[in-house]
Amino acid sequence: MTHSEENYLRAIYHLGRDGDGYVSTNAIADRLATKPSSVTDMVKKLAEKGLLDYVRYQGVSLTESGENVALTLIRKHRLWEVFLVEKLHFSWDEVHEVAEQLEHIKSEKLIDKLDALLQYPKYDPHGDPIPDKDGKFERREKKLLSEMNVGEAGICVGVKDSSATFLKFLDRHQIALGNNIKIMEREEYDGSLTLLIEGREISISHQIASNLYLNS
Amino acid sequence: MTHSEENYLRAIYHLGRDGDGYVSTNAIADRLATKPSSVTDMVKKLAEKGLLDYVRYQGVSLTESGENVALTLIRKHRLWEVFLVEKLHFSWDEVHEVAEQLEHIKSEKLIDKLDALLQYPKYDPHGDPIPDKDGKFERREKKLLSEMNVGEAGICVGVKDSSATFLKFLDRHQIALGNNIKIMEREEYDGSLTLLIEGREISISHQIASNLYLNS
DNA sequence: ACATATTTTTAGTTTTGTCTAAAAATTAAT
DNA sequence: ATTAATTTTTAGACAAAACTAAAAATATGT
Ligand SMILES: [Mn+2]
Ligand SMILES: [Mn+2]
Ligand SMILES: [Mn+2]
Ligand SMILES: [Mn+2]
Repeated sequence: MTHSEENYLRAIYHLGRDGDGYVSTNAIADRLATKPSSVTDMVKKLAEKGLLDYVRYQGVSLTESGENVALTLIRKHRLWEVFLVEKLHFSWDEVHEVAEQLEHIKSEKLIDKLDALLQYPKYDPHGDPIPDKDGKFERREKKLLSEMNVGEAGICVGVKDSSATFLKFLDRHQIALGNNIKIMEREEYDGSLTLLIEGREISISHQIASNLYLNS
Repeated sequence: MTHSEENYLRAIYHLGRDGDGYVSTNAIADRLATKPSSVTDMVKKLAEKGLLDYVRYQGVSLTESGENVALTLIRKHRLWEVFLVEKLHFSWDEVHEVAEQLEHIKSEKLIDKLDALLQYPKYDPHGDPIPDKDGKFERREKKLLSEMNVGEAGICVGVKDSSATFLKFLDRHQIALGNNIKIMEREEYDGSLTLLIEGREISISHQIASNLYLNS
């Protein structure tokens, strides 16, 4: 399994999550910043290896073994992100890039030991669940802040957009996972919200609210 | 800098250490388990990039910038080996293989933080020195056990052969870095030695003795 | 339904790193 | 000093992963 093959499988897994299962060539190309023609080539190879089902002009969907590879990669990625934050004191906006490299290291023992060192974390620094050795993970109940009503409250458990820009914005405004958030007001004109976060009152745009998850 | 380029530079650095500086095509090919023709190609490319000097039919030697790349790679390799042993409780015979992968991760911050987490170690699990950020490292005085005289003693500070087979042999015979070793007898017939290691008396072959370093 | 637009695939290159087989240079032996 | 052996380089090929440009299939709009 090459780095590139692994990256394709991970991309397809993520794209399949919020679609009907079949993923298009163009969607994969966009996600991986490559050309559709390159995707066609790679997808043929992965189908050949039994990692995905491919129907010409239609799209691909992971087989069970393809999904296993993807989940293992995601497990490694997220464990490394936890390591970088917890043990090396990286900030949550810096870890993704490095984890993209570390996730490809091949050593089952390494991951098991890392998991133990970190005391078997269930979530990564962005609130995303970490699959266990069998690819199983908690599918935590959560909803977008933008879809909640005035008066409701909850704990911030994840971000939808985990780009460095957005994460740094949250840092600047002292919004972090684990914070208690209550919706005080909704401005009908632009959908912006006034929140009470850990005692502080703060106003955020609809854009921000639609990228924050609270538990439910 | 690709993984492959880095591996060539590291190999050339190590081969240059115990030679006169110029390293032959065949020696590199042996070390990297490739063919001489492949080495010629790669060596031309590295010369092009100013990382080594190459004279046809003669050999190569690293330039200063090539040596810097090699030393950075060695620094990363050895720091990861310390991490694997100290933090993840790998045994010293298991770390090399994984470190060969980890050494290629590109992130200066990662290495600095790792260095700090490990409290700036000066030696790796096999007793080899770890270069600092500027490529400087302590060149510790040491000598092969096989070249010492009866009656002399010292502390075991390194191994010459760091193959898993040899390291496991040392484990089985409870010989470890830091042990106090005194030479009690030398058998003239085969050069084997009787040692006093941390109170225990043990006999080892010449082969073993010529792969153990004591301080001096 | 038919023309147009979009998506996807094919065909043909490129780059990187490897290989084999053969030629050239260097080194060793008689 | 030739000849023979070894080392090193060249020439040509291949697999992986990407690209561009053009063709084919599918989807859309009137
Ligand atoms: Mn990530
Ligand atoms: Mn994450
Ligand atoms: Mn090593
Ligand atoms: Mn080592």
